[in-house]
Amino acid sequence: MGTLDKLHRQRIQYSIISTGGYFLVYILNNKSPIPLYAQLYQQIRSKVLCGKLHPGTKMPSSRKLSQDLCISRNTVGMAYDQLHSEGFLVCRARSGFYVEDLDITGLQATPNQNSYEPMRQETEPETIHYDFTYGRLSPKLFPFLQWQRVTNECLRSYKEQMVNYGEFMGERGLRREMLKYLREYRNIQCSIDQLMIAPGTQHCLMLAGQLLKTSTSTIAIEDPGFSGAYFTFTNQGFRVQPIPLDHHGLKVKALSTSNTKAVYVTPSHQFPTGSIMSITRRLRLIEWANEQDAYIIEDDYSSHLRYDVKPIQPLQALAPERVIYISSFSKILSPAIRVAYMVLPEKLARESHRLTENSPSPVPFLIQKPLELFIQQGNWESHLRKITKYFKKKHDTLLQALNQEFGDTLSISGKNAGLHLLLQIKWPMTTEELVSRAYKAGVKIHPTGKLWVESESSPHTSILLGFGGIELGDIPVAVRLLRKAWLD
Amino acid sequence: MGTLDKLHRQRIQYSIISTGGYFLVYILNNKSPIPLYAQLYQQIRSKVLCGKLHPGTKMPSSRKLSQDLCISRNTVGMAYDQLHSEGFLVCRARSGFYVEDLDITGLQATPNQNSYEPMRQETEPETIHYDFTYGRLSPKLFPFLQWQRVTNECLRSYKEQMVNYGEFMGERGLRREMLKYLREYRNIQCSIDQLMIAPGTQHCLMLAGQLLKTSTSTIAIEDPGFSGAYFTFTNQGFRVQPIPLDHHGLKVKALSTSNTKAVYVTPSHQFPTGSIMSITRRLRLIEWANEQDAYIIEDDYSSHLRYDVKPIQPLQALAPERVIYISSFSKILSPAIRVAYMVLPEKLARESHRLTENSPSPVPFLIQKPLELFIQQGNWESHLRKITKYFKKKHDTLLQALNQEFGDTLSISGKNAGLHLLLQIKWPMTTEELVSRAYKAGVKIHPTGKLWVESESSPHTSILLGFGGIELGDIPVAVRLLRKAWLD
DNA sequence: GGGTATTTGTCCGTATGTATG
DNA sequence: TCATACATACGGACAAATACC
Repeated sequence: MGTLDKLHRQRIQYSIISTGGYFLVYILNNKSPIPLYAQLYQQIRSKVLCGKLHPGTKMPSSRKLSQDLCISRNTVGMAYDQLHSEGFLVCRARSGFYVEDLDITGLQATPNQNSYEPMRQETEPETIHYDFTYGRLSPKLFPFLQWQRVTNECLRSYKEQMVNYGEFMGERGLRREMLKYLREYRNIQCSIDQLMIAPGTQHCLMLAGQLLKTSTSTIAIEDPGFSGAYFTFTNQGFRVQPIPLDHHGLKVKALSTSNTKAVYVTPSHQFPTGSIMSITRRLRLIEWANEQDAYIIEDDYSSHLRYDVKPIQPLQALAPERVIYISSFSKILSPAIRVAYMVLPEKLARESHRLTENSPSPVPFLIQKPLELFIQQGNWESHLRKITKYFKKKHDTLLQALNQEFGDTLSISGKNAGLHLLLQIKWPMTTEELVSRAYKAGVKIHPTGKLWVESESSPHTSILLGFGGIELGDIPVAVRLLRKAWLD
Repeated sequence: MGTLDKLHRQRIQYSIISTGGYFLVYILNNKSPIPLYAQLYQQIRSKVLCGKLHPGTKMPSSRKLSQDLCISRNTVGMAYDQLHSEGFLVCRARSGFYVEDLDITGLQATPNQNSYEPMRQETEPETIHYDFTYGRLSPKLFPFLQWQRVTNECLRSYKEQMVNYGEFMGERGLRREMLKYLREYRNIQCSIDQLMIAPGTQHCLMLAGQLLKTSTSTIAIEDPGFSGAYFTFTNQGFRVQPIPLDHHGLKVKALSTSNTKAVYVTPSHQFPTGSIMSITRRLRLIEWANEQDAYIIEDDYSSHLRYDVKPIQPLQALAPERVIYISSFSKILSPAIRVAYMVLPEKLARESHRLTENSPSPVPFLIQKPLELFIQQGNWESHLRKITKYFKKKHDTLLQALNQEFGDTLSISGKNAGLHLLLQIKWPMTTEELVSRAYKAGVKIHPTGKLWVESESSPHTSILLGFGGIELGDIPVAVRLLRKAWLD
């Protein structure tokens, strides 16, 4: 019994303690990021769990153990306290701590033997990847520091709400902040009861589907379009009616001949063609909705990312009673925080309250409140400005690089807005080959095959280039690699 | 002595401290430009000067006061130091601080000149609320510190994943950790592809519904039972078939005569009656499922919270191919982080991959990864033990208090497990009156009206008492208040 | 068996390092 | 850089339990 050795230089202490006939070894390390009391706690716990410390054995007194381990009595006390509060030890006042009689049969040999292993063995790609996948965002653009600050503030100052079910449609405070933003930046007027927070665009679509189920069994979508909408609606049992596009957006005429009471559109920057719905087309779409008593689901996914002129007003601002407006923070802040939102016409809002009042909001408070603080403290506005500027640069650089490398062997659509461009390849090559050739050259791109539903095969092969995730400086190199992979 | 109320929203803490026979109120405001230690210093000083703190009285120790005021010990120490250096307090080494014997007779009644005045007169609740609402959790039980640590680690070390869409069924790392836990503690064996992360139990139920849609149009549920299941299934278009219970759980016989291929049950602690499904009943239920080629949806919401004997194995462990197992972190960690999970039979797992591969997981990475680290570093196990022990104490205290105050004027069901008890009131009084009387007395309870679906009106009025949110020490007082409100 | 010395958990103020703004 | 606030770690003081005379 006693200190075997003290390696003061490394400040590691090995100690052998005899307790109940056994010799037990404790290893404490001053330099470790894990506090001493936690190290001791973990080691005692694992010894109890694997049976090296039998039920009923008396633990050494805090004085004795502290002396043997060359640490403070209170430090031992902290470890004992925690073990006590978790039921590993029982305490007889002024007598000592004893190992609790707990049933460890059934537990595996060494569950969790104080393994603190950061072990981040991410599989690194061998070749440098330039990633044009759509939906990605450059890690440089996420405000890690601010987000850490607001998250910590949330954990510090809203403890009561951290342990309760929140509001059904989303935290009121967050919705208030978003209302201000929507009014100022997107010209959307609505009451707080019309605004709903959800964990993603698809979730919004699903809710929209539930609300429309009573009034229609068919939903029209853009063709080509966002496949997520297609799958969500078909999964809900809707018949999905694809409507063709031209470069002004959805062909409202074709919509009129179909017999449907709801349509899903992406007017601010059509996905994937990138066309921006013209004003006249917008007005005609609204006219159609009014005539048919139908609803328009407006997915404003790339919000006001417009690089040449000022953004057009959303449909919602023109016809608030006809439009279910959907947008999200995925594309501009991060897809990993999972916050989207929808603005409902008053009539549907009332219906949605009935639907959701029985289930809590699926968006964690620990995301909603930090986001509220983030907006409230002005971080969102500055982030938005910064990112718009940066995306414009990337957009311009990509466009220039494509023109330089490819000239008019391909045509580009979807300019001046959003987060992607669509390439029409003018030489004969399948999508698969384009993608796999690019991949071999170290460039990842997103095939658009899944996006077409039933339109006639487009005259040229299309490739979607998302520029949210690639670094600005990498763009010229990546485009050059593409040309080499495809044309050389 | 103790914290009266913490209005975290305004970040103002009112605390009443008893010292030397007086009750003293300290009001601290986090947001004030005046630092915490200065606010405390000013308030103590003014209390000394106006004689509310007599010479010679022992001040509360820095530990005690810091705990009551929910601030750091050092902050209290700083205030004491300043008061010491200015001669208001004397310090007996290793004993405590005492009020100095000053001559204050010359001082007039303007002692409050620099006492801190809360700027906002927030409406104080007149009555103290003791909250028996079901699903609440005491803020003391959430591991704020550890959660902050793992969240910060996530933001520091996983930047790449913070800006990307994650895996469809949930982060692989988290699922791996949970698999280990499920195997060791719940005897559930499954592959990682059978485990799915979702933002809540209801979300799991919805997914289960989607998977079962092809094989059945009716789902049986317990009556009385969890209303969320009822609403979720009916919203999806299922016909919902209520099945009566006895004190062994669901009546499998009644299930056999109904014509359904799916049943939703809460065998570990039936909601709301609290009955624990017996082993024989479990086996018969599985037999039924095998015969009918049906599925059992097992909601193991209160996991292994069992206070008398060892928890029974879940149904999933007995018939992995027949059971959709659902559980969550809501009840034991926090309902605000929104993480639930389900284990699917292999056949349904394959189907679910097809369903979900087109939409990203609705659970934020910033929740999933911290949770993974939390489990990996052993915090989950600690938390589980601590909380089980604490809940047992609360359960025992509540039971004893109820027996003492009410004797046999009410009967109690649902003992020895879970997070609630169900009271059967034997005197004539409606639920509404019981709830409103309790509310007037400052006790909030949860009416169970919504839980019955169509069973014959139960002989007695029922009241559900959830004890997750109420503080242990408040239980006897709250129960006494209930008796006074109901019987006096 | 009753007093006393010792051991025990517990409580006390304090010093140091660190994160935050 | 500096003030604030906090977690960690420390050794001394104390009273209850225990062991020993």
